Amino acid sequence: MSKNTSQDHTHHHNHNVCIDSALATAETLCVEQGQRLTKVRRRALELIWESHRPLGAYQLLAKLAEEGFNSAPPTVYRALDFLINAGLIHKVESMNAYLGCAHADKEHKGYFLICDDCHNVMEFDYQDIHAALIAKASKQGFELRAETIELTGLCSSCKDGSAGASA
Amino acid sequence: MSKNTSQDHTHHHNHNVCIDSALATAETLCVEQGQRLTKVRRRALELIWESHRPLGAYQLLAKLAEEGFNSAPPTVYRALDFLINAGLIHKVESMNAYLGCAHADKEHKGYFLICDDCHNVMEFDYQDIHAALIAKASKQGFELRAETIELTGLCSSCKDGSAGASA
DNA sequence: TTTTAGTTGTTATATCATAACAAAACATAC
DNA sequence: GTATGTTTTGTTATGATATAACAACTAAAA
Repeated sequence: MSKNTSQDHTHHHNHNVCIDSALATAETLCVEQGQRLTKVRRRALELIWESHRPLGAYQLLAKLAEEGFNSAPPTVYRALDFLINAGLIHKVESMNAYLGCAHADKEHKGYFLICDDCHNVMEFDYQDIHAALIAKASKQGFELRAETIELTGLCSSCKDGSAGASA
Repeated sequence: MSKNTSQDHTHHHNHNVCIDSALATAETLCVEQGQRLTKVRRRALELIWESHRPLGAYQLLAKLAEEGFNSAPPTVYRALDFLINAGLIHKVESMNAYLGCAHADKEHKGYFLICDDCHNVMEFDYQDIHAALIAKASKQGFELRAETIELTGLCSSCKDGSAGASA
């Protein structure tokens, strides 16, 4: 279908490409780092990648349970912890939900644009802003370690009227 | 004691000034807007302002309960909702906790520096970053409405060794 | 004083997350 | 291949955060 760059998370794209590439990256990274991408972890990652909308821990748990996985909370939180530590997903703090990371292979922070209408979330590139934040922090003598940058509003698709809920 | 500008949230300042000025601003704003700063709401605001560390809803609830206020969760969440809507406090999403706003009288977003060590949080000024974010968002056709900007790390006091927990 | 809107009380429950310990699976060395 | 240690998963329980729904009360307006 349409182009599918890392910035193209619109309503109209071949989402299988996102999933496949995320899974391929995950495999590679885990092998490189001697980490085990077990069944639950792998399936959790796939389920999170089923859309560009963040998935809640208990939504994920329900999906895993349907498929016969153990359905107690620790199962899903362990999988989430693993995936976050491996850099394969991000937690969206303002939603208490989890999102596949499209740049797992690059060291980066998650900066997000969150649509209030369709709830799709896309990561955006941020080097200049990141630099400005570091400068601002250090001007106050503050040593920056982590950043939570989550912007909400209306994505272009939703602004144009097509209230949506696609991948 | 020391100076007390809006940027001076170090360990050494006369915190009563912060509280008094926050309360005075709150009174004024509520009157202007025809809002009622009732007893619980007022006391909740004072308790949140007891430090520059964000306060959890249930911590606040406990303090209110000690003082004879009703001790069911809706009490505190209602007060928090009111204070947030009035612009008198912010929610720190990454901590699920609530912080007094030192600029309630100015239309603004909350951009925070959160110390991992002493847990003090200070708001910082952001006009240039805000502008950059708007530009970045609109380049993607995204219409920005709200921003969650929460930076964690080490504040200057804690970096200098004096692990701390003052107001 | 009646009405109305806003606020608070109360009970119940939804939602998000972790502690603690037992059992199983896996990797490695022998 | 079996003993050993490590990692992962199962299980039970509980902690932490937040809201729904409806009743009672209170202040302000008509």
